[in-house]
Amino acid sequence: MDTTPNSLEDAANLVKVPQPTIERLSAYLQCVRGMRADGVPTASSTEIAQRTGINAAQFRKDLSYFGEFGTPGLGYDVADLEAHLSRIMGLDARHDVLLVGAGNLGSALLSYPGFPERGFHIVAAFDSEPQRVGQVLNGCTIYHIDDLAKVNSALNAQVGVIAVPRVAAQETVDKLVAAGVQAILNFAPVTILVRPGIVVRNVDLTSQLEVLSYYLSAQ
Amino acid sequence: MDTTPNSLEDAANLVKVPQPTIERLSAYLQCVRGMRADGVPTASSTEIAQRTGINAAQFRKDLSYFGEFGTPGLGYDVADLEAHLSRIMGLDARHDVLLVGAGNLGSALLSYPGFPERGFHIVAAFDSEPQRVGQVLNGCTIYHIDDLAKVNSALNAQVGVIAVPRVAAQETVDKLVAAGVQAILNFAPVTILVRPGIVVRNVDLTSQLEVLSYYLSAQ
DNA sequence: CTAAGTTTGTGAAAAAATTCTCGAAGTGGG
DNA sequence: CCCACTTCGAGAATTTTTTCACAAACTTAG
Repeated sequence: MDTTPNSLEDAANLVKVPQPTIERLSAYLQCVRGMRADGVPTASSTEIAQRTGINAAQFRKDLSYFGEFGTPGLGYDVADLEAHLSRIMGLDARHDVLLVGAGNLGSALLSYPGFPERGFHIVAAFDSEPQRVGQVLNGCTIYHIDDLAKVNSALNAQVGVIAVPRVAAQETVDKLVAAGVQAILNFAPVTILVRPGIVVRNVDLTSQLEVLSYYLSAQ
Repeated sequence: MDTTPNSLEDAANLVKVPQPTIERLSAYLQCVRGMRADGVPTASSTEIAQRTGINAAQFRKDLSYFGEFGTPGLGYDVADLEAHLSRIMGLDARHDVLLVGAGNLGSALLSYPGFPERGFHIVAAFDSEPQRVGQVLNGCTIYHIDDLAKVNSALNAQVGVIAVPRVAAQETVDKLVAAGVQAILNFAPVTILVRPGIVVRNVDLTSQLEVLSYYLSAQ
């Protein structure tokens, strides 16, 4: 059934995977997790399309970059598909995360249950405010930002989350990269610069509202 | 100089504006605000491209959907461009926002300075937990979720933000729409369904980390 | 005023992404 | 075992988006 000729990594490297595909994989995974929780044993691409709002052909094409996971006439085994998607996304291993900025947003992220639920563990937090340093929030110690590299030499986290004010964002990026972080999720509303090889995703909360505003005013 | 034949709205409706363009407009606006704050009087498309990391031709093409805002040989007047972009995005008017869910994330959004800074004002918050109802957070009263429609009949907010647990997301959507909300920013990690005409943007924080994870494991 | 140097705005070309279509493969009932 | 039915996987066609390339427009210096 699974006629994948080689490993998933080979398949992914052979042909280029569109960026939009990667973002949708996460949506498929969310959908499939829900189906498994509901006790659904198998699903066709059409059913997954209905649940996610994504075209069924798109779903099959997206999967085809990584191998063959379905059975003609039957569909996809939900548990099997979940395992494959997790593996493709690199979610079969635990991810340790550093958080920089323990203000309102940072604190909220520290107690956000969705992160540990899906395998992302904030193992240390950092701030520049002396009165926050030393506090323990949700089981996580807040260190001074200057100790970032030292603390991470023991932890070896690969992912950093930036929840600092705009003006501090770029220097925070540089410190995270110096501490060995390979991937950064940036909530500060600025374009940040990194050397090639470092992966960055920007989430500007206000920008999301601005896009809504556009569609409101354009009816 | 501004040889726009008709109004901005006409231009935007005549030719279809790509969705990615709308998201970039917000980035241009952010960039131009920064330049004006720095006292930069004019900017060429090349300078804006460098600051945003977006191709210069892309910038000019994006603007061309809405009119002509530059001067050949000189570039763009920064203040002028900021005003035009604000108008295009519908940001020349204040936006009132309803927040549903006053937990960790909701509370953080209530005190997030970036929203009011850019014209988005959370005018009421809602929660289902009795002990939270009646509290005032950051000058904003928390009402019971069942009073949503009643409260908004006075406020008439058009934008809703969902910061409730996954299972409560869809019913929250329905209540917001019933209360007259036209646009929704959803932080709950589920696909929500709305009738045509309602604009939705989903921000799944964990999904962002999952995408980073993919690129980490793919080197 | 002229000429050299910029930079815009846009049609055309190229690239990327999505959707269509259908042969092949599997299921399940009789 | 066979046949009607379902669904996948993937090449081809289509649509969307990005990038190129250049004429037209404006600036500035002399």
